[in-house]
Amino acid sequence: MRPHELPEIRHLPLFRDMLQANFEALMQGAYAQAFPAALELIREGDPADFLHVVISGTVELYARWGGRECTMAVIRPLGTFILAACIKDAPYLMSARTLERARIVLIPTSDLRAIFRRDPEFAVSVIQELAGCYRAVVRHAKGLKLRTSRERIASWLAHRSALCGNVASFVLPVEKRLLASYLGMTPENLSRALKSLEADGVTMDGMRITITDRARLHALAKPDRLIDGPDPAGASSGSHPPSVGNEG
Amino acid sequence: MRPHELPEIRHLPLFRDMLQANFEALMQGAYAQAFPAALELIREGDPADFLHVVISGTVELYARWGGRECTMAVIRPLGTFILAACIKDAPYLMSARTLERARIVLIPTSDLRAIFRRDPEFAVSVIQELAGCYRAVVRHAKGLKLRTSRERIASWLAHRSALCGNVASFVLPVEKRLLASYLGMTPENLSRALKSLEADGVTMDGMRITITDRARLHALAKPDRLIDGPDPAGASSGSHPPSVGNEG
DNA sequence: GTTGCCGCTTGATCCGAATCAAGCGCGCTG
DNA sequence: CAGCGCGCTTGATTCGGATCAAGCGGCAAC
Repeated sequence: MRPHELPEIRHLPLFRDMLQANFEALMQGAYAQAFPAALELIREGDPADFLHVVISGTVELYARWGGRECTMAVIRPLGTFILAACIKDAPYLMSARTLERARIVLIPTSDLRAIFRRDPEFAVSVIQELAGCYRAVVRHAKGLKLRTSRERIASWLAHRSALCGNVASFVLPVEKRLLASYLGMTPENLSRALKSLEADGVTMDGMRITITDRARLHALAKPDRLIDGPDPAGASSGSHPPSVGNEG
Repeated sequence: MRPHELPEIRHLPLFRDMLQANFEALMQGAYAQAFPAALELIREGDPADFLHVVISGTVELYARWGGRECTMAVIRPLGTFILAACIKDAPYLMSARTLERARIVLIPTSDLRAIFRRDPEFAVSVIQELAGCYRAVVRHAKGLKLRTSRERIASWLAHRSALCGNVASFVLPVEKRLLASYLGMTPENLSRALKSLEADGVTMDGMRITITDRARLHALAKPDRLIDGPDPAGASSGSHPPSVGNEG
């Protein structure tokens, strides 16, 4: 592991409050590894061997069933994923693949489980992290059940714009087909719906989105903090801006 | 609170490992209350004041947005709900209402948060509980995104039959309109789809479901432990059989 | 017993979104 | 620079599911 990486990890909400000795013990068994783009890191159903920390690059969490596949979340630096499976010592529910070249730190689950049992501060951090992940997925499920495709797109755009500081124009952080999958629709449908949103205050040029009429967009999106977040920035959930969805 | 209730709560996975003194402290501020049917217990968006424990009766967790509404989970005795909101001291993401007369114990969140910080065993139980809830919602979301309505019904029926000990015939534990909402469809569609499942090995008479051809049902449902569960019965998640979905 | 309500079913129709099928444009590779 | 692959768009069509609208049947209140 590189010298600058350790302090970065240490600074994550998940690790920042634990005892130094325990952090060191945890990192003892951990190692960093570089992966090429489009590589499958985790296959759902496999036993949870490692907690993953994304140091650089981007990782997609997705799920498969029958022939179908869908994106569940995108993890960016510095973020962790599949904490819950590690803690329950249960099979991964989601697969993971790199979207681009990525550097990832792998922490053995056995160490993890041993240490949160004897470091109460770390246990509290794990609790906060898990509660945040839980609420993120609940939000995602609410969006899927309560909103139509157009509404999901509109509110995602509104939310994304807010994340960037209420800018009127921004560039999509991921491929459209991935965004479509995350939002629960086909690429074709996303494409059409995006164009149809011109009537609701959004224009598009390639990957660049421009909000021409925020009021009209909001009228359609009806943004709701109980779906779109965020949680009032509490003690948790990291500094990294979640770009597509972060429920790892 | 009644004399027999305290030991029952104490026996829940969430509370069974904590120190007796801390359990008593927690119960000090708690109180039980009886609610009539169809009463709104929690309105989403409100601050999380109490962790709820269902002693008897049934509680529905649901979400609202715009004019619409959908069922997210059903909690039966002895089960807890909205742990995550309590822990994050954040607004509830879901509303809750009684489906029938219910008796519920309310535990102040301030006590809860104070105690898991000083009782490591309790913290571990909270971790296990949250991880379980997280995985339950991930499963639910996977089902919504990867399966069609008919497939969701088929796999719910298969799962339900398995829960009852692989019986061929059982009675629906909830109203059909609620089941429809939980499965992400309209009552009309559930009704039609159920009838159409006759071709796939399921017949229905009122609330009674009979599986006439398990093989054919499974061919449609393609049951998957990564969606339908369960987690290999680990240290968590209680003894109570979740009937519709339990992600509280 | 009668009445009215509510949940369920059934039918007809409409709409949103998936699917199927080309074509386009950009970037990579040879 | 040419060729090709891949992601995106666009169009035509199909299909699943929602919506609208009645009618049925059980159950509770009066």
